[in-house]
Amino acid sequence: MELDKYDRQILNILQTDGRISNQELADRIGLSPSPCLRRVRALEEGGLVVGYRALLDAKALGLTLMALIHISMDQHTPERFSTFEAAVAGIPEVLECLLITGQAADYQLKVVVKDLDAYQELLLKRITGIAGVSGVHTSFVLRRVVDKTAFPVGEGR
Amino acid sequence: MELDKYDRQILNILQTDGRISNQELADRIGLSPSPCLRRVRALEEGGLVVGYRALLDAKALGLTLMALIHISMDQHTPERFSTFEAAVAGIPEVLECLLITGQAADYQLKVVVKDLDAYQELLLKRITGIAGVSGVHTSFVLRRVVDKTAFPVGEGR
DNA sequence: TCTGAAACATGACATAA
DNA sequence: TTATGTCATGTTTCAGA
Repeated sequence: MELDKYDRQILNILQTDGRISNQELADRIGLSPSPCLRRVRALEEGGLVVGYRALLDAKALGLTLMALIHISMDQHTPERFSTFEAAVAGIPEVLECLLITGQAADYQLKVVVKDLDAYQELLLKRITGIAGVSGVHTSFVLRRVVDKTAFPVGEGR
Repeated sequence: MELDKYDRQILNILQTDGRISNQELADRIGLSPSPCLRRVRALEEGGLVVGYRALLDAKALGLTLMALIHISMDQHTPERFSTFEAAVAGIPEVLECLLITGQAADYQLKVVVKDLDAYQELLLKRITGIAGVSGVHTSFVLRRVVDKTAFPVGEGR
């Protein structure tokens, strides 16, 4: 899919303000509303725009503890992996699960909980018990220096 | 800030569909539009809702490589940290920068780039050169098993 | 690009818990 | 008193010309 200057501007603006009205969006990119909306629809249907989300403040929700959990598996079989993946996908506190290389670990999870007690309970009751999990190492997040959802989209301007 | 049943429903729906109309939102939580909109505004002004974002598809944008970069600093002085943080905050490819404990590293960066060449260039030209960076270790992301922006907004807390 | 119908946002106000 | 529902008004969306 080819993106021109307008498409890139649209994507950059929507990554910043997902609730902007089509009229204002059209104004800001210097196009009239109709073609602007057509482009937005095309970007959505083309799969470039996956969806629109409200972002919440973790602290305001009482979720003050974020941790990275590095997990290694005993065997590298498809069954082990799919069991593990299905299990973590069902845990609301797990925001991210990445299959990674370059470390002792196989997976990195990112989790949020309200405090250390909740963390311990999550780890012991929901994670270490998953079949195949052999090693677990936790890093606590002291501060989120950068936390963006916006991917870099070319020149757009 | 106290959240009742309606507030939690609103947050959960907005975390899934950030562009839902107020009328449909009101329908889905079983309230009429006015009080529903008042609650949304209160949640926004109370800082619970940080903003609304369109989420894009990294692959569709040609950003096929995601990596975690673990970084250790030579000295743990405030100057080192603020220099580093200001530098990474200005790099569009850096989606996340976490100050962490529990590892050899001090920071974990999450970056997206189009390929290995772009990765190498990012690392050598923009990251290893920052004052104070003494150790760098890269983990490549093979697959994103779970990737959510939604925090758990549960019943009891 | 323009236009008009339908859907929507939003505030005033009356009302019920 | 606090939160809700109803209604009226202006705005936005969006398809067809």
